[in-house]
Amino acid sequence: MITITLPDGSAREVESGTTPADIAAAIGPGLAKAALAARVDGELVDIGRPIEADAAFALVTSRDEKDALELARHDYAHVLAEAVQALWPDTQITFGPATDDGFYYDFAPSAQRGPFTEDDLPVIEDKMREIIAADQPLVREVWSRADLIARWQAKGESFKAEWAAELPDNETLTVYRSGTGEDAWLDMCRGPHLASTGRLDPKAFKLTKVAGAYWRGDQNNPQLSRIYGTGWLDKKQLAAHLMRLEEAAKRDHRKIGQEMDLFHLQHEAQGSVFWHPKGYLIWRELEAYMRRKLDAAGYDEVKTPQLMDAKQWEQSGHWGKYRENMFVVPDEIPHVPEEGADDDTPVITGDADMMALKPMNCPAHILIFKQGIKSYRDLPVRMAEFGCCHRNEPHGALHGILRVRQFTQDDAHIFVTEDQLIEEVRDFCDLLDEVYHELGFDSYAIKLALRPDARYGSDAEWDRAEQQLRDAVKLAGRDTDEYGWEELPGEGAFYAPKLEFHLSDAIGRTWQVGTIQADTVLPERLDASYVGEDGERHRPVMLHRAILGTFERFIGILIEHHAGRFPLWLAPVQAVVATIVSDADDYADEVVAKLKAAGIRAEADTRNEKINYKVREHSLAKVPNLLVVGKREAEQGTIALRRLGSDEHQKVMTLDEMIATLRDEATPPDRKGG
RNA sequence: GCUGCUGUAGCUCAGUGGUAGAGCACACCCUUGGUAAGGGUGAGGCCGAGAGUUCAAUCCUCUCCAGCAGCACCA
Repeated sequence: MITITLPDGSAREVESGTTPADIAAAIGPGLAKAALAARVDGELVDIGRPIEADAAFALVTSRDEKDALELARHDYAHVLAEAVQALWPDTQITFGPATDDGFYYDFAPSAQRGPFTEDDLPVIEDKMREIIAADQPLVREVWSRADLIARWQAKGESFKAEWAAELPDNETLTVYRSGTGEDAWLDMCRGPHLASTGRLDPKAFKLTKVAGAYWRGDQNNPQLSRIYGTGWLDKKQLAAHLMRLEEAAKRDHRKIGQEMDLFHLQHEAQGSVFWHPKGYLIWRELEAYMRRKLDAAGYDEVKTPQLMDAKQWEQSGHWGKYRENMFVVPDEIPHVPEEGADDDTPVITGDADMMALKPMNCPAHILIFKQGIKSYRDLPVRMAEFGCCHRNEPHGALHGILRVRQFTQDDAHIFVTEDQLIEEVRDFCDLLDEVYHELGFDSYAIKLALRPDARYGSDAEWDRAEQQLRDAVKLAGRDTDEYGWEELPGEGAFYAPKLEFHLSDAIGRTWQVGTIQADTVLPERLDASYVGEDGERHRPVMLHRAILGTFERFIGILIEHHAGRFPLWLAPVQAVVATIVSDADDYADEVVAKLKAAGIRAEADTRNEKINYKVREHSLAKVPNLLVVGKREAEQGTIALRRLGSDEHQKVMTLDEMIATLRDEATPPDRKGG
């Protein structure tokens, strides 16, 4: 007999080998039906898995939504793989986990079959529903490594065989059998799974897309064909999820950017943004705001060259570790043939020295730091630049204005002594926190990206830098779950570990924006030094840091976060004065002039259109304030204020009242109050 | 860069092996209308680029370019 302890603290004596299903049945038939799996000493296990020793025990039902979803999604992936092999037996299976909203499975289709396409999805879905309807039992079996490898090799499953051979020795190798008899379908899987395929809701999943994905996530490995699905406990959850996707699509910054005439992209300058007047207004407001914040925090702003000689990049190390991301330009006057002449001299010979567009601002900032001799009394030096950088990103990486090849960072480098480092990082964390909150973001996560394989600097330097960043976050009190604190091995920059700040937007997606990196490598490579109290030269540590990250990405996130309905201080057009009759046109112009004089961005709409039409159009254009003027208003010197998204009826008020209201709201957050 | 899909008017999208259509937007005319689309007329397209198959290609095939979704990479 063994003792199991239930969540309420009560204990039960049961036979060794009793399964969670047995225990559920003993408690009651309702629970037996509802039980999906169990937690034994915290570990999620199959409902049919025998318990062999004393343990803390809890049944998992659909009320334990997180566990239940995880189980269901894992099962959907399993059923997907079975369906695909039923349809195309030559397809090799690899693996398929649950994701945040569903599941995927990676396949290696036969050469004849080729990768899956979207047209295959409905066919596969039908087969999946058949498997669910057949309510096949899913049974866990423990296999020996040799048997497992032999089985996969016999089936021609080379990926599975490779995987089975490489699983660690201490791992119990398990297989799940779907169905019974000779034609049962097997997959190697850690589990757990639901008791049978019939536990899945055939109406609560949907295959969503196909994509290529590398075997084991490595670009050098063969590419597999991945099928994605979304899976839920019931069809209501699925419908809600599809609704959320639609919502997200409506917020897409590319769509809103076009609708609101903020910017455009075109292939002659792919990856670089054409900012239209309205989009650039947002940029200018944001930049002015950041400049005020940095001024107040003791930063000095600089501006550095766009092009520098390759030798400089060699010395900084970018040429060695970052060159494939750089735009390289020959330092040579291009050849221009005489008009009409038969001249096949190439435009560029390529023999000249190379220059490169800067991918980062850091080397140039060190070069400024190195001008003159710095004393320890000068530190910390906080050097800021709204620096425009170019990075030669792979084409497939480009995405709207969130991932571009030309971007402007709210960059700064802080040169500190070892003693100043931790507090300086702490202060940065505080500044960043303030900025995010003022810009309307309530939550963000902090990650520590540790040393990558391709790096400069000694292990001792990396040890110290990583530990200092850890300590600083702790000092700032942000190494907690609230901030999603975690460490990411191998994700650091080639010269330094970095703290990454990931913003959560209004619909829960996250974006890396801010960063701070503690770098001893570049000061060394570029020979930056200061004279210490002892009269000797010392190396400063260089903190690379950004809060917004880049204006391009940050504005993209702002657009999606606010769905285009910016807070008034950032809204490109803050008010439109719309006339009802043309007799009010002069008055409308007068109102606009007064608004502009009060610093409010306003336009008049005196077109020959009905007021209904104007209201609709400006509402769709997300203009925050519509000031309606007709004969009445023109005579009385008032306006009728209609606020976007407000349920209140319009309010008629005098010009002065209206200006007082708007001016207050249009004040940037750092200028409000005290 | 890799896999799949897509590319027709400024935008959103129909369509056909015999060189094109809608709605919105735009221009002009009528209308001066009180809170989410008033009416009429008109202009606008090398059907992404190149090659091939064909009597004939926007449509079929191939190559390239770009966009989209992933992957890999990343602010």
